[in-house]
Amino acid sequence: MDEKYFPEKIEEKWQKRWAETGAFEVEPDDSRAKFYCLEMLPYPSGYLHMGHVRNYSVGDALSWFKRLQGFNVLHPFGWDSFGQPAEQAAIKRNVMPREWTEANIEHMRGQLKRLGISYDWRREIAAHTPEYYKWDQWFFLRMFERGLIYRKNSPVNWCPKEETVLSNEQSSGGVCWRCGASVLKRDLEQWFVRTSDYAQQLLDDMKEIEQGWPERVLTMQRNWIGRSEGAFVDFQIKDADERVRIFTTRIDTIYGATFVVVSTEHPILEKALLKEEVARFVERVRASRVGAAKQPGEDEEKEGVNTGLFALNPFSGEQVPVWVANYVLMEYGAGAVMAVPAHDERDFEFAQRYSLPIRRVIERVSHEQEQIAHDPVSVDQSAVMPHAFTDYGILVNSSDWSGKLSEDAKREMAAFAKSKGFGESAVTYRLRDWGISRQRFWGAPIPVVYCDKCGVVPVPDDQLPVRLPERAEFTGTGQSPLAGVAEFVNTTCPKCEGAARRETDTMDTFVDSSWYFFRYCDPKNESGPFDKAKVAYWTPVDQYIGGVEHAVMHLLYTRFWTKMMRDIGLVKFNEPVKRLMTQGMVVAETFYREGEDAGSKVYYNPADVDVLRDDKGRVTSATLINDGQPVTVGAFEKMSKSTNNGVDPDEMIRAYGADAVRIFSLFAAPVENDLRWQEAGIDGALRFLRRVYSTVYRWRRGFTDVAREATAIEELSDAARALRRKTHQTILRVAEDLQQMHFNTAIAALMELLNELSDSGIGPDKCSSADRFAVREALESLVVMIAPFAPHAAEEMWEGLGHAGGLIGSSVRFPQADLDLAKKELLEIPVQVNGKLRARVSASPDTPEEELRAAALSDEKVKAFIEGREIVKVIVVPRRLVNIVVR
RNA sequence: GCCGGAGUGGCGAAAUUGGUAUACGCACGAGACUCAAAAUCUCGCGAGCGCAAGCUCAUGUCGGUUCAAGUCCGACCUCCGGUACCA
Repeated sequence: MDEKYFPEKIEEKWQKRWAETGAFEVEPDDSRAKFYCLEMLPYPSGYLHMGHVRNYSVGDALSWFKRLQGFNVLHPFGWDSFGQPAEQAAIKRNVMPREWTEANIEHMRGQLKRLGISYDWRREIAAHTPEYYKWDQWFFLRMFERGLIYRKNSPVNWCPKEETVLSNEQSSGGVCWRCGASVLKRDLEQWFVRTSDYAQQLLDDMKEIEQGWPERVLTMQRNWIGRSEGAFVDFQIKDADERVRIFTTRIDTIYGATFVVVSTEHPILEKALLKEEVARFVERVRASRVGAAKQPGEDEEKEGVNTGLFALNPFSGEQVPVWVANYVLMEYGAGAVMAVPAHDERDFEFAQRYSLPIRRVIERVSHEQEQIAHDPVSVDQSAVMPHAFTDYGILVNSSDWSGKLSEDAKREMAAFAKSKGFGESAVTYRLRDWGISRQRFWGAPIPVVYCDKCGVVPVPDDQLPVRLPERAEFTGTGQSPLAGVAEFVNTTCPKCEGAARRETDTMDTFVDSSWYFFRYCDPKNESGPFDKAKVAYWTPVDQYIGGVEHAVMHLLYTRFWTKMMRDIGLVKFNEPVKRLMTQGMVVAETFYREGEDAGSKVYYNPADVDVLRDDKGRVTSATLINDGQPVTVGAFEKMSKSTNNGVDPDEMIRAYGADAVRIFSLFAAPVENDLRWQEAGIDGALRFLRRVYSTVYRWRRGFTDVAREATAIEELSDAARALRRKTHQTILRVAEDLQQMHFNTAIAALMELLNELSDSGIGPDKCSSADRFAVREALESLVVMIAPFAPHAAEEMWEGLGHAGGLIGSSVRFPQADLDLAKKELLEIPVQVNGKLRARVSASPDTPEEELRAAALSDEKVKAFIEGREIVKVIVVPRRLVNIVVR
C-alpha cells in the first residue's frame, strides 16, 4: 500500500488480479443461494456514455453487496449488436456492418474494463453472432409451429425516390430524412407474433411483480395493453343483406345513437364508394396518414362524409345514417362505432360540426336516486348540452330500459343482444400483434424459404443458423442489401429440393433483447438456446436495472417471451424479472451563445467555460475561457452532441479514477432521479476516497497485537465507545440502504462513520489496546462496506490492513451489526410545549414514561413556558419526545 | 386532454413512514499552514429580529384532521415523464 492514493495504479492492479483469479466467474451451486443481477444490454454505438457508467455502477454496487452477503452472484454482460446504425455506417463509410460493430464492441469493452465492473466476462454474448441469432431463428420456428407467428399485409413507410423502407423516425414529418421526398405507405407481407393472445396474461401476471416493479412502469404497461370491456352489436344495413358490427363500451347509451361511423378502410364502404364524395374523402384521408406525420399534441381535425347508407339500430329499430370518418380506427374494435354524441366527446364534436342530432339518454343519478326531481323516463330534448355527459347514470328515453342504472343496463342489454342474435359482450385490447419483419440487412435472418411448389417453408432446425452473408452492397437506396445478395437469396426448398428463394427480411432487434438474459446462463450451448437446469438455477432475474424509456416495449416483449418459453416447456415461471429499477438520465449544464442565424445557438462544452458566483455561491454569470466573453447559462439537459454538454467517461476515469467516478454517480442522487453531472461533485468523491485511504494508511500497522474478540466495554474510552456505536449503527444503515438500492444515503452513512473516527481524536500513536480494537472494527467495517462503491480502493485497503486473499472468493462477509452496541446510551429527548420545541432532556433509551414526563416537567426552560398555565395533557413517546399541552 | 411522478437552503439531497426539518456532500465565506498557489486542516453557513440568552417565520399555494404534519385529507398552482381519436 502506497502512502498516497494513486487510483490508476490501484485500479490496474486489481483489475488484473480479478481477471487472473476469475474472481467474478460463477457456476450454478445448489448449496448456495443465487442472485441474478442484470443491467440492460447496450447498443455498441462506439463509446460508453455517462448513462452507461451510472447503470453499471448501480448494478455493480448491488452485485458486490450480494456477494459479500454470501450469495452466488451472476452478473453478466453483452451487446445488443444488431440494428440500424451499423447499416448507416456501412452506407456512409463503406465499412461492413460486422467490422464496424465489432470495432465498437472492442473499444467499449476496453472502457468497461477500465471501470472495473465485476462481470463474468466468459459469459459475454453479442446478438449479431451466428451463435446467438441461431437461437432467435430457433425460437421463430417454435412459435411458427405453434401458430404464434403469422404473415399479413401491413404498411411500411416508403421513400419513392430512394426506393427504400424507412422507420417512423426516418420519416418524421412525412418526409424522408435523407432526401426530403414525401413518404408513401406501402403494403408488404410481414411477419407478426401473436402477442395479443397473451394480453390478458400480461395483465393478470402483473400481480406477481407488483412488489418489485415501479408503479409507473406497471401503469404504463396496463395502459398500453388497454383492456376494455364492452359489446359488439350488429346494425343491419338498409336494403342490403349486410350488417355492420360495431364495438361499444357503452351499450347502455344505444338509444342515443344518432348515426353510425365507420373507418375509411371498412369493407362496407365498397357499397358506398360509387358515391364520388366518399371515394374522394377516403383517398384524402389515406394520403394524409402517410409517414409518421402526426406529432404528439396535434390532433387531426375530425372529418367525415355521409355515405348515404342507413343502418338499423337493433334495439330501437331506428334507422340512422352511416358516416365515414377519420377518427375511427380499422384496427381497433370492429372498425365501426355507433355514435352517441350526447355521451361521447368525439361523437359530440363530430355531431356539432355536421349538425347531426344529439339525443340525451343518460341522466346523472343523485345519491338518493329516488329523489330525482323529474320523471327520468322523459327528458326535455330541447335543453342544449354544452358538452358530452360521459359519466354513468340512469337511462332515460330508452324504451323499456329507462330507469335502469348504466352498470345494470350494460350487462342486461349485452345479454339481450346475445339472446336475440345481434350482438354479444366482448373484451378488446389496444395491444396489437408484434410486427417483427424489418427490411434491413443487419439483423437475424428470418428462417423461411419461399418455394413455388411448396409455398412458405420453414427452414429445418438442422439447417440453422441461416447465416447473414459477409458482404453486401450498401447504397441506402433501392432494395434491401440482403435481397441483393444472390447466393443468399437463391437456395433450395427444404421440402422438395427445388429452386427457392429465402426470406430477405430480418428480425426486429427487440427479439434479441427479449431473451438474452436466459442465454447468459448458458452462453456457449450449441444444442439449444440454453440448458434448462442452468436456467432454472439462475432465473428469474432478481434485479434488473435500466432506463425508464424501456418501460413498455422491451419490458413487455420480454414478459411475453417468457410466457411463450413457459408454454413450450423451457421455464417454469410466468415472470422473468422480480425487481426492476428504472434509473434517471445523466444531465449536465449547458452554455451557449446566440448563433448567426436568428434562433440558432452555439453550444460550448462545460469544460471550456468559467462560472462566476456571488458570496452565497449562486451562479451569476459565465464566460468562455478562450476569449473571456460571456456565455449564456442554459438549463441542465441530457448529455448529447447537440447541446455539447457530454462528458467522456474515459477522461473522467483518467483524471479521478474509476472508483471516484462510480462513487459520485451513486452518491449525487437517488438512482431513480436525474443525475446532475458536476465536476465539483466528483472532486468531493475523490476527496472522500483519499480521506479513507490516508486514514487506513496511518493505521495499517496499528492492529498487529489487538485481540480479534470484542473487548469489555468498560475498558473503552468514551470516544472509542461512541465510535463502536457509530460503527454498528452504520452497518445497520448501509445494509438496509444497499438492500433498497439507496446508494446515496449509504455513502453518506460511510462518510459519517469516517467523520466520527477522525473527530474522535483517537490516533495510532497514543491509543489503548481496547481503543485500538474499536478503531480496527470501524476501519475494517468501513473498508468492506465501501467495496460495493469503490471496489479497487477497498481491495487495496483491505490488503493494506494485513489481509491476504482479497475480498472476493474469500470468507470475507459484509459486517454484522450488534444491535446492543448500536443502541444509544443516552438520548436527547426533545420537549415540546404546545407542539413547539422548547427544551431537551437527556435520558437513557429505557427510561420509563413516568420518569421522562417528570424530567420534562421539571426542566427549567420548560417551567418558564408552563408556569401559571393549566396542563391539559402530556404526551410521552418513549425514546422520541415529550409534548406538554397547556392552556 | 388523460395516466403517472415530483415540488424541502445558493445547489444535489436527508428525514427510521405522523414525533428534534435541512443528515451527507457540493458551492460559498473566514482563518491556519505556505514567499505564493494548489492540496490539506479548523470554523461558519435556511430567513428575519437581537449585544446576547433567545424569539419569530420557513418543506409550491390555500384550507382541514391531530397534542404534533415535509409526511395524512381536500382544492389549486408549477415542473418533469409517458401517451394519444382505443369507441
